[in-house]
Amino acid sequence: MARALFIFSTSNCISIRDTGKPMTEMPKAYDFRGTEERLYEWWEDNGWFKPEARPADAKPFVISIPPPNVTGELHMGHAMFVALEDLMIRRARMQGRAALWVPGVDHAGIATQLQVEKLLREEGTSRVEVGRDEFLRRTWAWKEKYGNHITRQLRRLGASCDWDRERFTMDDGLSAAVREAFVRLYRMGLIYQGEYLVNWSPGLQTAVSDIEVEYSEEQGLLYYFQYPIVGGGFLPVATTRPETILADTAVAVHPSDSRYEDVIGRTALVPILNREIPIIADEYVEMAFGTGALKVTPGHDPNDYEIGNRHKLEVISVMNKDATMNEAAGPYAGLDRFEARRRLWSDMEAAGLTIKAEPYTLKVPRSQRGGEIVEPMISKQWFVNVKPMADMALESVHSGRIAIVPEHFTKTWDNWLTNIRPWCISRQLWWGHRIPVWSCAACGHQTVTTYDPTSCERCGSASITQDPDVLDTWFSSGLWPFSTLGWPEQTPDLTRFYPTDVLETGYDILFFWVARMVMTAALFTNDIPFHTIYLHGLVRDELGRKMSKTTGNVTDPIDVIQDFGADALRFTLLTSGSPGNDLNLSLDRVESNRNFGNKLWNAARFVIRNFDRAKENDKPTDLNAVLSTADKWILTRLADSVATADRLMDGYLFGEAGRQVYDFMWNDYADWYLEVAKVQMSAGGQRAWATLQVLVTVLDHTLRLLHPYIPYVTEETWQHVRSAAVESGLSIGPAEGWADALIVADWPKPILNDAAGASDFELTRELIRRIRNVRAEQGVAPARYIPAIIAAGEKLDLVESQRPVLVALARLDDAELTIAKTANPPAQAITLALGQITCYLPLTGMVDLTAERERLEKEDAELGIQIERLTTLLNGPFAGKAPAAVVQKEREKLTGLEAGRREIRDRLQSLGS
RNA sequence: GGGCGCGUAGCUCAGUUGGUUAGAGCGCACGGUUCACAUCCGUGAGGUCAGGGGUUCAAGUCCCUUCGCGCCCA
Repeated sequence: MARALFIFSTSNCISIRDTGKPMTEMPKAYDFRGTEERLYEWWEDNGWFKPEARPADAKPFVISIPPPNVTGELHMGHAMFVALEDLMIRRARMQGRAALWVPGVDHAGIATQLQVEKLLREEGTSRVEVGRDEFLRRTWAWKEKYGNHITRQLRRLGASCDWDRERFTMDDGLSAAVREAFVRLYRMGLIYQGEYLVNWSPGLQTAVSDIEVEYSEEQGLLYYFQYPIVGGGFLPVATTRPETILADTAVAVHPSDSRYEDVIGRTALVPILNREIPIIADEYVEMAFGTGALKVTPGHDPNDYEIGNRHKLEVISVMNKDATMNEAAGPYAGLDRFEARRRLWSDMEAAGLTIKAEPYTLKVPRSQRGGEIVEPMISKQWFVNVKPMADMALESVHSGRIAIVPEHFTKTWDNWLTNIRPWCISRQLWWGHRIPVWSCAACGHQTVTTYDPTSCERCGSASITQDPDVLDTWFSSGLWPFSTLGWPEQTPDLTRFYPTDVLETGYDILFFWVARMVMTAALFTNDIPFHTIYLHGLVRDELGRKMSKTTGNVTDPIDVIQDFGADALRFTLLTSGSPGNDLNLSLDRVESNRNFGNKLWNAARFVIRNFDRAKENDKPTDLNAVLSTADKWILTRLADSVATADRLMDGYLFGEAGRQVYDFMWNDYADWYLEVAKVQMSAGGQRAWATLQVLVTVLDHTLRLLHPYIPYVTEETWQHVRSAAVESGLSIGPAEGWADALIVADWPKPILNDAAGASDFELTRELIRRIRNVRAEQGVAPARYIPAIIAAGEKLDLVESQRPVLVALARLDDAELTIAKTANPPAQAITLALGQITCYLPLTGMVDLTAERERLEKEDAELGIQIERLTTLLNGPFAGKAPAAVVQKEREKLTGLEAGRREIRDRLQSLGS
């Protein structure tokens, strides 16, 4: 049933009208450049980005931003997350939720330190020269100066974050959270210090965690050589890294390798150094690879390290922290690692120990930051045993308390968390949260506290020194959803807004960030940090290549915004892909989405121009009683669109929802309803008022649906419509009155569902399309109005009611348009059969009867194929097994086709054959 | 080695409880100064949904398999 469409003027309760620009005549094209930044300020100044914009008892909806690096420059990944998160936040806000999007940035240890070190270098000094305190002072100064760059850029995209709640991973509150977390983990026995083989970045002089290392396939060599055996003989061995021979502490063969069974247990001699090492048997060795014998270097290879553990082998490191060789490398001490490789190999050649070196593709471990080759190296680091937390994180997802979207990422989640390894959290940097561990020179005890101690907690000695290292940046961002709300203090924000709702980010940081937040939340807050994880794909270039500075294929979002507007970019990112899949960004598409904004603008422009064509006195007492077929159709289509958009958006299918609304707006509202409205407006009276009301209602609601996608153009357009409606004094607008701004307007609900009315207009539309088609095919001049005879049968009343619409949209000559129940076809005419309706177009002098006969025969044949297909289908098992509704649909289709064929056959007969 | 994803129109991509003539944008062809929009309007062409097999009344959609491309983990 239809709900009342009536509205009552609310024009006297406007408080916030100044959008920063006077409302004047709308220009011909939407000017995003003069609009976006102005509206952003207006929204923010009015406090609409804050959850307090909604009543205190409103249900919160909270997202924590994935904090960009403070050193960062906006890239498409940022644009993507803003588009998605802002969409969710804006929709929730319109749904009446207390929407809170907590913004902030990350201190980005390595990246920031590198920036400041670069500046120091330019000044001719260095980090070490100025000292730690001065360096930190400089870094903070740098942060103050440049740290807002990235957040300013996020604003350009329209991010409706509550900037009053902005946080920084190094601010006091978050630093306290980091301390608290570290101390708790330490006391639980989950943090420990140990000598391990870690990924060492020689250039940065710090350890990096396992997942910060990327392996790239590169051309190298596989070196074959002879391992001398004590007591005579040789064992052939292959390696990709000859310089590590110097650190070998065993040679291994497979226990069931018959070639080598007699050498197991004997002793080999490290080439050049002549150090004695055992020959051992281990299943890890691949018999088919290389020579089947493996040199074991626990000090420089992670797999060998494992073997070393199994066999209690000595661990020798032959490198310094800067990747030069140390004294353990004997004659090669002091050389760079690559130089040492060349020298050792040539010395071995001279000693007759080499066999060959052949090309080989190897996987080179490179630092995710900087691309430097990472060296597996023994060093003392801090680790977190994440196993217990990982189990909790697994459980959170398995129990369904946290949903991952798209769902298939749960497999990746399981895979990683079930095989999780200790997390190396110490970094040999200065910029970051310093590890809160103080070692006592007197008793050796480690004091671990949240406050800075002045003496050893065990012996009281004042000679304590703090660990020089800092924590991995991800350690602090891992606490983000609760630390930004005040944890460990039980603040009002933490109470009200935690747990948050959705965590949205790229799938590439599922492990780095998302998993760690879930783990720490379980441990520290005894809760899930959010109920849904939504993962988006990577934005690639048009050819599907990863955007990178070296390839030179980076599209700067700011450039795109300048050229096409933030809305166009957002809509493109939101609608050109599907959840979790990478998307190739096409500028063509951005351009056409800019055009979409212009389309909205011009639809509003048209509507506004029509305000002076309706009179307040013409307001009908019962609007529903005067709705036309087209009115009912567009309102029903609107209801469909609202329902569809809601269903899709509730399922996180934002792209599909956006495409549907786009389609509705352009293809139904602008292309059809607006054209019909022109006809209806000219009828005047109640018809005009009602038409204007429908025009405004549908536009208003569509703008609301689109606001989360394209906030700027929808707000600006909506403000124009609102002003025009209010100033007109026509009582046009939503029943509940106009909100102050679209950003805080209510999310739409269906207004009218009239399936019969809708299908009536669909029939009109089909008739018009068919007539247009004939006109185009017959080459009828577009300006020419043509005669027509329509035999409407049962649809007589409907078709008669559509007369003005048919005349205008199909360009029929009203004086020569006959609409009747039945009609005698004129001799010279084109026949269109639409089921129950038949339309004859007597195109005098233009109809070639032979061609028309051929056209009809062709159509008859085509209909015959369809009828045959449906008949077979309906006579088969389909009729019995398919759901009744589906069968009914096909039956109706068949009936229509058969009616059409009858008309065509009658016509053929009358034309003679 | 283990796990995951992709392959649909010339190009970039949609198509989510399987419903029977597969859609969009751009591009292409033809035609348009209709009082919102040329950032536009109308009409049209273009697809063995990578190949093969299976389940089903019904498969682009579910299952198996082959080929090609990509990613993650080890």
